Amino acid sequence: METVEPRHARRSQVETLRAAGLRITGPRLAILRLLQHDTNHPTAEQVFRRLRSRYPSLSLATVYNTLTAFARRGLCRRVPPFEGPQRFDGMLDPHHHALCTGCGRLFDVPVEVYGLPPPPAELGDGLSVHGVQLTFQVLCASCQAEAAGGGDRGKADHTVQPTHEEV
Amino acid sequence: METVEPRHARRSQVETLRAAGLRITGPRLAILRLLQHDTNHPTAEQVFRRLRSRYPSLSLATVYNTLTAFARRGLCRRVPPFEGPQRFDGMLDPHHHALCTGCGRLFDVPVEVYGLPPPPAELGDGLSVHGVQLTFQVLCASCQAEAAGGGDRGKADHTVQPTHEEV
DNA sequence: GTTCTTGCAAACGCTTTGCACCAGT
DNA sequence: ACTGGTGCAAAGCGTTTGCAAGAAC
Repeated sequence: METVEPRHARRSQVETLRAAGLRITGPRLAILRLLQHDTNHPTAEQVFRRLRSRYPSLSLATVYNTLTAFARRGLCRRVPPFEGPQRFDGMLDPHHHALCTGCGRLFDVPVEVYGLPPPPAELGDGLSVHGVQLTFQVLCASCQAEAAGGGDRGKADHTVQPTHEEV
Repeated sequence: METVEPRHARRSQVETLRAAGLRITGPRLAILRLLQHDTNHPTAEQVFRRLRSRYPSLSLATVYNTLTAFARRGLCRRVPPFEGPQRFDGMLDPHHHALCTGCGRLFDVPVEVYGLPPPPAELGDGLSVHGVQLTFQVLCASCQAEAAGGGDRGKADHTVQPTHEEV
């Protein structure tokens, strides 16, 4: 999918980097652009692979360094993995995640689909809240079909007890 | 803290293992017991270290294998880490987690403190929900004190955008 | 007796780091 | 000119795996 990017988009990326106090370099622009367009929550390796063709000199270490720098300054989020490598999310608007326990694919869930009550500022014992992460464990359509047809390969952990309760 | 364990507890552990289709062995009983008593969400390494004194022949690989077997059969939960090693939770009743982004400590949050509306069975695109994980990002009392006094060491990622929205 | 588990060591995957060179400011 | 980023290779950490000996069934 060859996305032609409007000029204003690139301009805003430059400004984003500058505002974060980061120098404007090829790798950073490329990675930032990819993160903003890729809704698949890529791993560092996937970012690397997808940029290597256009950017042959790019190194994996630079991808890691850059993603770490971005996460530290709020240009992207780390998505805590239930297993396997860390994944990165360039979508900064509030949203939840849905992880397919069959194939490992990670989906975005808009807050319109499931609204959370505002979290308390304090949880007791002096725990002050500054963020919330909600992840659904799901089975995606294709994995449901596979489970119904082929049968279980027994890879995944036992279905977790939901964290919720009908209160 | 030398917990003397009532006989019925050990008996129920044996039954738990048997019901899960696992053989009753020393390492498994010890690890299961530790998980049920430790509310600190230990890593595999911590489990290993805490059992090694009483169980000198225990190996780290066995701890990993056992924890994996437990998680697969629902005897414990894996807690997805925002960074660092995987952590394990023997508390199976529904509850949330609160991760201190300063020191990495992980706290349990009872559902009485923050109730979640029941999750939809379907999220759209054929995603069928079978679990939910909610994690608060918090600053614990001691890390708040440290931040107020000492100042930021700049270790952690930028405070994440909360996933919620006042809906 | 058969099957599963253990413990050791080695391999593995993911991520970070040290360092010399180069580019952005 | 100075500071910080890049790319490479190597090290690091956390976890899994192959295998022989032993324990549970």
